[in-house]
Amino acid sequence: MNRRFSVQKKMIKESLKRLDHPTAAQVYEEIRKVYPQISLGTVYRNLNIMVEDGEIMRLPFSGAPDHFDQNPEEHYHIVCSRCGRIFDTDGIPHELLAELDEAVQACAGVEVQSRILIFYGICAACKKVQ
Amino acid sequence: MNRRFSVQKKMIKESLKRLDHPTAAQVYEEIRKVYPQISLGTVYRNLNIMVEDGEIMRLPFSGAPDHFDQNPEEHYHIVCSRCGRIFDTDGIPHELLAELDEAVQACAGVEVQSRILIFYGICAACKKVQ
DNA sequence: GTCATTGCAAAACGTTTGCATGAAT
DNA sequence: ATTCATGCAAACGTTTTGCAATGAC
Repeated sequence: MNRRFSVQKKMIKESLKRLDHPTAAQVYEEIRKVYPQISLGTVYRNLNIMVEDGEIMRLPFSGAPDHFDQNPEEHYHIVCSRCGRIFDTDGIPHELLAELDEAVQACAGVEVQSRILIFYGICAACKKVQ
Repeated sequence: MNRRFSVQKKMIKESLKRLDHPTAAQVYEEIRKVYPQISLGTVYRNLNIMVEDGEIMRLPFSGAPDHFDQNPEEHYHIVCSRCGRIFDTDGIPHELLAELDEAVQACAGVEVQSRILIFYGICAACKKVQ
């Protein structure tokens, strides 16, 4: 299963960097403007491959479509519960996460390997509008 | 929109206590054994109502169906990445969560109102089997 | 030439909804 | 009598998949 080059995949990766935590559909719509023959299936297939290969990160949400993050490094997110915008929270102290993992292990007796942490709040822009 | 009694809802709530963090489909299958005419739509409708009323908790997962927790109190979960079993992590110190919220706010400039924290690891039983 | 990747359309999946019937108040 | 809840089936939105054609190596 050797990976081969494809323009589509390249465009998807570039789109991911340009857009801010987009969904597959948003990537699809963006690329369609300049490359109308691309298919949504191709977008999904490539996003899955890139997640699998550790090139990008998937941000799953309840009910809503997944979003994708061009930054695969471990970091977490806070979502504005009013406008839905997603903000990065890189810079959470590592010791704090380690403490949290320890607390979880103490509660449940299972060693933490990874985590999905999604925070919700109202962003500055939405707060201003009231 | 006054809520009325229904046997179905009662059965769903009891099933939720008996089963361990089940999905809607699992609740449906369990009830069907003793009450075959129940419909999946009714199960979903009632689960949504109970979540809305703060009687139970919804546990959303990426791609997979939602699970439901009969305990509506704030607590989090660790999922066995091998067998999928869900363990409660009640007892995470409140100060630790407060520290985490603070760190998130410091990173992203958004005040945390709520959070979805899902941890992954391999449970004791699965570790034994290798 | 081999076989990974594409576009397309259909299917799969979890979930919600419209509607006529039935049950709770 | 009112109107909320049910069962059923159809619809929904997201994602995956089967397949023949195309393109990378």
